[in-house]
Amino acid sequence: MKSTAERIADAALAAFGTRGYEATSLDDLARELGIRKQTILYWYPSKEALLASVIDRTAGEVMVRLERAVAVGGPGFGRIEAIVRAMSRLVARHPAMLGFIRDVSRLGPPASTRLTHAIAPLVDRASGYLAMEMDAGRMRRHDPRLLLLAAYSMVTGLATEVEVLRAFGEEPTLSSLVRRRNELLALLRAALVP
Amino acid sequence: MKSTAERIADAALAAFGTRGYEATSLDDLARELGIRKQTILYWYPSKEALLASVIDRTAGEVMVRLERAVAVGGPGFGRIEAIVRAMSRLVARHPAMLGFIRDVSRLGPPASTRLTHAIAPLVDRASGYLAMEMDAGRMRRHDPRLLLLAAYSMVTGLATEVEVLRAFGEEPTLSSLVRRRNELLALLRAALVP
DNA sequence: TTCGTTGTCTACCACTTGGTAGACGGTGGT
DNA sequence: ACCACCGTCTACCAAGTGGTAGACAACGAA
Repeated sequence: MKSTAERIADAALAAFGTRGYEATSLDDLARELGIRKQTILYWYPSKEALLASVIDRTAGEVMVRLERAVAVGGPGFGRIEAIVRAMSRLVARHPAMLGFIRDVSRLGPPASTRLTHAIAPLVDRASGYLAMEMDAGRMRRHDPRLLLLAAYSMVTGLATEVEVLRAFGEEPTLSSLVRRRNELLALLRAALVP
Repeated sequence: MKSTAERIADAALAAFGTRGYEATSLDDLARELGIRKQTILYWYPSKEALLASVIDRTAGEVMVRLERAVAVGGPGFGRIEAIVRAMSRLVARHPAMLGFIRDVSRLGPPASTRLTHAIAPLVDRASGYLAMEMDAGRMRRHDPRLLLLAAYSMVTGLATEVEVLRAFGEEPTLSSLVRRRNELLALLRAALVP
């Protein structure tokens, strides 16, 4: 049985990720949960505190999954494939999470710094790994950080831009997500494997 | 001398694109412009009408620039390069525009449909062109629509995710934008040119 | 001069927002 | 039996929201 605090945080992630933080009122959130707004404010002293908590949970979740993927995937392109697959699974299980990350990054400090500080070490490790692979000639040379950012953008874009997707004649089903993930991998492989 | 209606639309684009539509109040907008909220409501009967107008202007601007880029760029990868450069210039001149497009696509109908309907024909033409190039063997085979979506995501990501960019140790200056554009082109070339 | 138009303004209004104060019913310990 | 704590609730509140009504000045046409 999930605690009330957890149920609130889950609903908040879904709402913030799809409708946005500012566009989500505590009353809306409470109504979805079948409770009163004051119960939310009992567990989280303010809306900002709720946001901070959701950020921490999200960062934690992303970190755990990425760490695992990095450990599993071997050297070379296999590791990148493992990471993309991990992110794809994350999106399938928590569709709102990447949308939430994007929303947070637009809110600016202090919310955004809270998130970036949590993820920064991972980014450093990843770009270090990419640089190493490029030096060893196992990957084509690119700017590691910009490559990472481009990959991140592609993942979030292919995963979350449902409306744009519709404009492109692509329905947001699960099988379509798998297809998009495979296309993304093919694209990355073509760009990176020498 | 710009008309008041135009000044309002310009300020609205900037505000919607950076802070988001729902997070921007008409009072905020009026304060930035040094006018009263009621003057905005004189030119645009409602906030939604203002949004619709900004969408139309944005769609028009994007269409014009892309049409021109498509006409200029020759066959093969040159045309893609022309398009990416056009979008890059667009971002340099109107930094909020891509953020606004992204925000609109999240608002859902009817706002999002208004935008996608305006841009859909361009998408069709572009994916038709890509399919043709692939058939002719001048580009590696990928799903044209997903390739487009990935490219769009990369452009918007590399251009607008300022906070994420900061986390990646990249300051959002103009010269950095040029560098990011070049990296993006290199990545696309590596992925597409056989 | 007078009058209609145009653009901006002040004065409100009903509603929603995040947040406070405190009542109320459990539940477990003594 | 009593009490202290815990979780949820009702009742409010000040500030802000999009929007309406209408005053007021500037201006060109008659």
